Amino acid sequence: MMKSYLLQTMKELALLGAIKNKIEISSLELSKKMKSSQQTSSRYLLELDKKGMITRELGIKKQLIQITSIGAEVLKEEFMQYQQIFELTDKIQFTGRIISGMGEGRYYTEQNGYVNQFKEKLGFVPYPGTLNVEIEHIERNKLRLLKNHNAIIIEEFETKNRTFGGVRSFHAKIGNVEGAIVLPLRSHYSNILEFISHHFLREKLNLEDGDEVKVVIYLSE
Amino acid sequence: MMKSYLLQTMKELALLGAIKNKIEISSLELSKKMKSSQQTSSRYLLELDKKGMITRELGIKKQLIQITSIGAEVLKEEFMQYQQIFELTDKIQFTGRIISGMGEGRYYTEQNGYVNQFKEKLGFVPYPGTLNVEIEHIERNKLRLLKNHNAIIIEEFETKNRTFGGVRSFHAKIGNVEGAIVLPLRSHYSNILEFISHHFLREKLNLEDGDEVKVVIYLSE
DNA sequence: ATTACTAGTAAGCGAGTAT
DNA sequence: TATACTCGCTTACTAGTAA
Repeated sequence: MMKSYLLQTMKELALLGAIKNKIEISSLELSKKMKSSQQTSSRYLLELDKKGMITRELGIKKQLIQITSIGAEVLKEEFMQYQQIFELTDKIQFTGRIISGMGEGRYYTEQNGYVNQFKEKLGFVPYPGTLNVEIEHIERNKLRLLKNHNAIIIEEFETKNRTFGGVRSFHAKIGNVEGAIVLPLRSHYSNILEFISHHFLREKLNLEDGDEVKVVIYLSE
Repeated sequence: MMKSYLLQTMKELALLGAIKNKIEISSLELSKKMKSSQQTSSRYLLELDKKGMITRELGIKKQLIQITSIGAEVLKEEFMQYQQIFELTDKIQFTGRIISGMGEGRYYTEQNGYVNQFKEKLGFVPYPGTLNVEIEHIERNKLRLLKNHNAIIIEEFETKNRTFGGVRSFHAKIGNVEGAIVLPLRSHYSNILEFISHHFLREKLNLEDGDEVKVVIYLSE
């Protein structure tokens, strides 16, 4: 993993155009940008060079520095994380593992009261059953983000026997398969995402219990 | 200035949604994200709290953390720098100081051969004279970025007395005043930007020699 | 001017552990 | 379970200076 001060150093170099061009910069000049000493900047550059993040041409006077494609990749990765924070707030990604439910998913997804609404509001008829994804504990925090967004509401309905509660729903994707996650209105936060799809996912994606999957949830319709 | 490891920590918190919500995270969980020890993460959180970057609610179990507006501002600033690197490559910003030229700017900007082209290609008739901005030495590196972009070419022309050389030109802005910078085709890199505008800038912006100005150069037309 | 080594000091780290 | 303290160890820092 990249040391944070080296990342900052590369960022400064990139701001001066070092991704596309060789830039001419002395360790003293860099140190002023970084608010450190000349020696420290010199050390940073040596470290970056050693890691293959930059190339250097040491002339008799100053050095010419350019960020390598490896270095640029690292910066790009960082940029994408900031985009995730400030721009791409229309989707949230979760990492989790497949687990078996208790079979009640199938019972619910076969109720006509739900099926008709899924078809109308989500655009597909679900394969019977839900695919349950247990998300990492720490990612439960991201679930809060879902609470603040307008979900696709599946209304409650009644049969002659009982009442089926309302469900909040979001379009979502596992692997490349489109579907939706369903969050029962009357329930507390859970660390399990219930995913429904027109397809039989365990077969289509060859999934078994314990497999790691990424779930992308779309917040805008 | 923000320590780089604290910035990284805030970024991780932000990725979990800590800008908009309180997130529930233990120092051990954070340490796994940061690839450090529980003790180090605990220390980071204490530092961030002390600096007013985050708020914490310590319950009997885990702590609830939210990034303050000050913290969010710091992250936003960082994001903008990455945008500068990867996205906003259609403009470049320079910082420099006003200096006096040798008066020859006036001579050139009054030549009809130039004036007509400025009017046609840049869209304004320049006030006689150029405003010279000496850029920080380190920023000369950014000038290289100009070289790779298509400039607005002001063609060379002849009068009965002499030949006037071609000029590369870019739309630009100082303060809020639109104008252009002109780069003589036959010259080496210089640390002086020559800015022309329809307005008399020294008066309009109340500029004197030595004043610091920001010049934004637009690379796309 | 530079870069970068050495050496002494300061800051950061994590194991152990108190609370 | 948590958080966060102490403390010994390691890493990072900068002044001085060689090349």
